[in-house]
Amino acid sequence: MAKTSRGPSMHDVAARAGVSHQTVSRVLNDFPGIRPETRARVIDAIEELGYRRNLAARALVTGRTQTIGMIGPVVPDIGPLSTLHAIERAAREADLHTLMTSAEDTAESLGDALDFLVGRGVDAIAFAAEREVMVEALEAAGVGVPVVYLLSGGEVAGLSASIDQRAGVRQAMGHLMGLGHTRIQHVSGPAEVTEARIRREEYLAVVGEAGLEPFDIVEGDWSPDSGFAAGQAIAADATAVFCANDEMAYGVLHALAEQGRRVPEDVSIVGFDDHSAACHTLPPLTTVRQDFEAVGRLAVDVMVAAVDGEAPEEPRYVSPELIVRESAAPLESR
Amino acid sequence: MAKTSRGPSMHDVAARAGVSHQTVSRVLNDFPGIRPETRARVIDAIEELGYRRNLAARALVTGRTQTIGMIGPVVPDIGPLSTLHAIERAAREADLHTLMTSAEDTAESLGDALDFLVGRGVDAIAFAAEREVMVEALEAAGVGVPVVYLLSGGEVAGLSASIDQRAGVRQAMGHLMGLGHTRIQHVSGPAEVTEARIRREEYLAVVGEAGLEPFDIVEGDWSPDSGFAAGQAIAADATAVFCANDEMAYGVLHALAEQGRRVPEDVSIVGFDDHSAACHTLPPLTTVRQDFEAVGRLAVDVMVAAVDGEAPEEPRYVSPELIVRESAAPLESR
DNA sequence: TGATAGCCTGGGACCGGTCACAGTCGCTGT
DNA sequence: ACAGCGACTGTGACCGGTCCCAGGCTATCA
Repeated sequence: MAKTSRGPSMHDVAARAGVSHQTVSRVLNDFPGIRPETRARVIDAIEELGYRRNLAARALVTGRTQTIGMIGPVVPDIGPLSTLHAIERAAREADLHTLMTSAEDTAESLGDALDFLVGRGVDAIAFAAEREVMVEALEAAGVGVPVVYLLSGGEVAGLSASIDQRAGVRQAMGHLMGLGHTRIQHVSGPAEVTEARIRREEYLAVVGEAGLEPFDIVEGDWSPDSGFAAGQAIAADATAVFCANDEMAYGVLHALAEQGRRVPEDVSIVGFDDHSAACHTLPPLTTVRQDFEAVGRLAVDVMVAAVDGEAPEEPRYVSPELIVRESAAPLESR
Repeated sequence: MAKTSRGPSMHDVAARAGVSHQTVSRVLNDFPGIRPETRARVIDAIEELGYRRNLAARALVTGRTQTIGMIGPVVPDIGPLSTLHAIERAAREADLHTLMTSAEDTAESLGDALDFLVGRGVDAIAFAAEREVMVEALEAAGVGVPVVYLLSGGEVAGLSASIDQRAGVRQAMGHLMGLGHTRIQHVSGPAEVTEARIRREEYLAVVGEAGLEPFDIVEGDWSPDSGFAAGQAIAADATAVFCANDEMAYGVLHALAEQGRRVPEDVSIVGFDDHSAACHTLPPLTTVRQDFEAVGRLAVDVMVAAVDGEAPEEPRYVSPELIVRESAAPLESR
């Protein structure tokens, strides 16, 4: 790539305004004790020249960047993406900037991402790690700045901000059981993904505690397509399905319809996420809402605190909320 | 925020390896003509110290950053987000890094975003501008680096990379007309959004050319909810609906079902996007696929070319593709 | 044996800001 | 009239890299 033509520098502005570069700096940083007239001259010069401060130079000398780094997954799942996007906005509120990069599920790719972020001098990092192995890899890499884990369910060492997954599962399962269901099957996310594992574990815990009938867990990959495949494997005697996310629930709905099983008359379904289309499926999907926006804000709070040295090591949670619609109905004797 | 503790610098590495900082720099940049033994010593020193190059310092002197900036919308729509994410990946392939920020629909917010990006010395900017007014605002701001517009449909001055919206609309409408429909209503996106405007214009053009029956256009905001509202306003004598995106189509499907109108027997529906859940609606949605991944790659190509000075000013398009499923059927006499 | 070339390495200026410090100026008090 | 003080502004070092250029060393050849 060619060299970017350099814009005007602080010295150019200073020359045009007939002051020193230091005075320009003071104006830029809102220092008190500048004669209004001088300030005006400087501002005019900035305007005329279209001057923009070079943040690289600034970061070089100050050693801090007011920037937080974000590492996202390579696949554009709406969940992680929304969370990252929410962080971006929360950061802006706090006058921080964000640097986004993505990493594959390899230590090497993660290393690249970290080099980039740390080399840029980010003050903290938000890591949307789907797979637990990546958390370990990051741990091993030993970066010098605070890292907040986003999708861990709070069940890893270190800083985290996430939805209380287990509570969400209990809301979903509790709703189904409250409707009289005892034969509840689970469509889970990929086994190696932390969130999927936690939801699955909690499902099993509830099944065990309540003495429900055990079913094989069907595993998908979060996509509607995998949900469709899972839907074809739903046991004939299951009366309810708890899906680990809404998008798989869409596929399950489709597969069930093809089998001629009616929802919710024959089978009740509960999803997870409250995806934007969840209220417009046929029938509208009962689900557990995850407030990604809140997680983003929480993550920024945690990062700011950590950078200031007050790092609360206990996990920080956002509570999920059950959204009752029409895809789950009371069990009727059939 | 506290000052980040400074890590080891190139001089520290040089001292430890018993060479000059210059030699360290050469090793880092893969310069030829370093004795293997020397190189090994330097690499060891880097390893031992956990040294990471300070990119701010590097950017300061080189004047280029190998980084492209991205400006996204504040609302996390899957379309723009996917495109931006695709750029991030395409950029990584090309050994570029990405700096993401978002801007609201105000000149001030855009100015902040630009200050950040340009101040960081990005070599080019990808702008996911939903609203045309923002394109003008950016034009007016006059940044010194190439800007590629993503969601413009290629119909703005300057560089762009986008889906050929008009072709997509003609595919959708052509499909419907081929099935015998002449009473086709349109559910559009927000009027001030470029893509929505283009799809709407092209819809009207097709209607005019083919001499179809005119219907009022119902406007939504891309969301399933707005699609639901739009669905309630579908004319009783319309036999087909062309929705400007899939998510609104979900809502329309829902609304139509509530009215007791069957899809596709009574009303045919075509969407736009090929959203991940589109193949699992009831019935599965016929739609126009947008390949965001390809747009991302294209955008990076355009940016690299522009930075190298070969800026092809004509718009670059990715062709959409009609995906035929079951929500649109031949018009039967009723 | 000494000059020349080629390989490898080091020295110093510089990028564009911020920081610490040192002026300059006008006004007051005695 | 002059020291003293506060308000305002300027000077130069420095952050951590890269670039240009100069130098030391070994190998080759006259």
